[in-house]
Amino acid sequence: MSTQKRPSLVVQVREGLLNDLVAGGLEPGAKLPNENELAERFAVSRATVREAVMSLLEAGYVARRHGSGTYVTSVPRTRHPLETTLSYTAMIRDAGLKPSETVLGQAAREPTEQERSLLDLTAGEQLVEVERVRLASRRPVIYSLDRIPVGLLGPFSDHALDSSLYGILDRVGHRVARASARLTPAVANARLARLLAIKRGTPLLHVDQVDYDERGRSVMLSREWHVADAFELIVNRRASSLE
Amino acid sequence: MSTQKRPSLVVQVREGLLNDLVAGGLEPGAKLPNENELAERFAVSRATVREAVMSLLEAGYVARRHGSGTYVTSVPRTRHPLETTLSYTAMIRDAGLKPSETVLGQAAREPTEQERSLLDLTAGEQLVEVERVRLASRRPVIYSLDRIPVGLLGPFSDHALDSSLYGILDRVGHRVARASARLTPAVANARLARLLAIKRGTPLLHVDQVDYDERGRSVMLSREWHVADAFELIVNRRASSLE
DNA sequence: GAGTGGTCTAGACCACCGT
DNA sequence: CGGTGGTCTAGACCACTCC
Repeated sequence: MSTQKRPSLVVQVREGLLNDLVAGGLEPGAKLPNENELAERFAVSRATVREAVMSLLEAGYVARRHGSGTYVTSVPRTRHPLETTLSYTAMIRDAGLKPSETVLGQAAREPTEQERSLLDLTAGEQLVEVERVRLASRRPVIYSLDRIPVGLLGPFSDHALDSSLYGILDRVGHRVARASARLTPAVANARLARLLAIKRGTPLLHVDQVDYDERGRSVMLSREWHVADAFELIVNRRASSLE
Repeated sequence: MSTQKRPSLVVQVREGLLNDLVAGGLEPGAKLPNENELAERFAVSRATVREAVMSLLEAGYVARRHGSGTYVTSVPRTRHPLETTLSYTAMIRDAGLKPSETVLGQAAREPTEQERSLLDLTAGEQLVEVERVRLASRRPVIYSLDRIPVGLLGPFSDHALDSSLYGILDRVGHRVARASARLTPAVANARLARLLAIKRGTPLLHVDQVDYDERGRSVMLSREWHVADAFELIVNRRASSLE
């Protein structure tokens, strides 16, 4: 029995336009039909067309020129850029590799002062720390340390956290919706070198991250060390719209 | 004589709401008035309110809960995150430091095959390469190599490119609107160590970037090496909306 | 069931581009 | 000048949350 929800008109129009771009072979620089024509073609209002085009605009597929038209850009698309993708599984799969992971350890402990503050922990509340290595086609690519407040895990708090942490957080009503990541370079020390099967001194990308659920509440802290050449970390940047 | 354009109603509403959040002392978790009330208060339509709230949503200031309300999040804001900021000058200033730069060299040369392809260069077209060191309060923090097609520079093609390259591109009608950056870790070799006044082997963050103008045309290639602890590189990540 | 945000419409008028 | 995207409205109805 299918519980499919009808996709919104905006989504339908976007998919239709995307199909034109990809399958329809619209070359970079090509001009899209104007908004009224698109509205007519998809049998929706112009506002709906505009919202669909707006999402293509944000994703970099098209560029609008006031008074002139909407054009296909030549920007190469990244399927899973860092700013709109939380899942490394998706990124690894993108690179044509097979994602997997190994849990190295899991333990409850007292938070540090910083962790208590970042996770809004009440006095005495502990957190669960999970230590993992992510692999891409058997090759170690990320070493990570994740910390989640015990109180958030509910029935999972004494389970082995050996499946997707995002999946578990989702199931306990704290689906991760956004995250703030701080990027710094690092080099592998002896331990990281061993865990990631690389040489000591190999450059690594360190990601220090706070994850927030849909309510804007911090639910997980992560520290990750990425091997450089396994899969690409791409950030699509844009000029600020807020100033 | 002032040529100020009236900010759009959407911007006015957003500024008004932002003011409530910051000056008005709305605590994290606080509930905003509903959309009809806001529409009335700002004397605009609900659609306009929604668009204003949407931009706050994207910036992480508030979270919407269908059927419940719109709430202030506790997400700490980064003023200039990587994904919405192209200017390192702004980031350095954010960190309370004084940005400056030194041009080390500038020369026209033939592009490599890859550069020709990325910049859509016609046969025989040269590019100008600018080698710079950016400083934060006199301390070297970024070494960069930027390449721009000679043909784009127009009257500036034989000038010294010693001011903001983005500013120059803007003046010749190719304002940079977006960029795609690839992040990798690196370590300082002898040359980078000397230029950045650090030790050999110091971890660096390498950014390999293509800049696009508003028409979606690639206008500049950059390779940058960032010293880790000078200012923070923050990426605000979110769950993908496109799948 | 009352209240909230989510979707969508039809139409108006404005601002900018290009010929 | 005609054609395009940019802004904005007033209102309708739907979907979800929470009491």
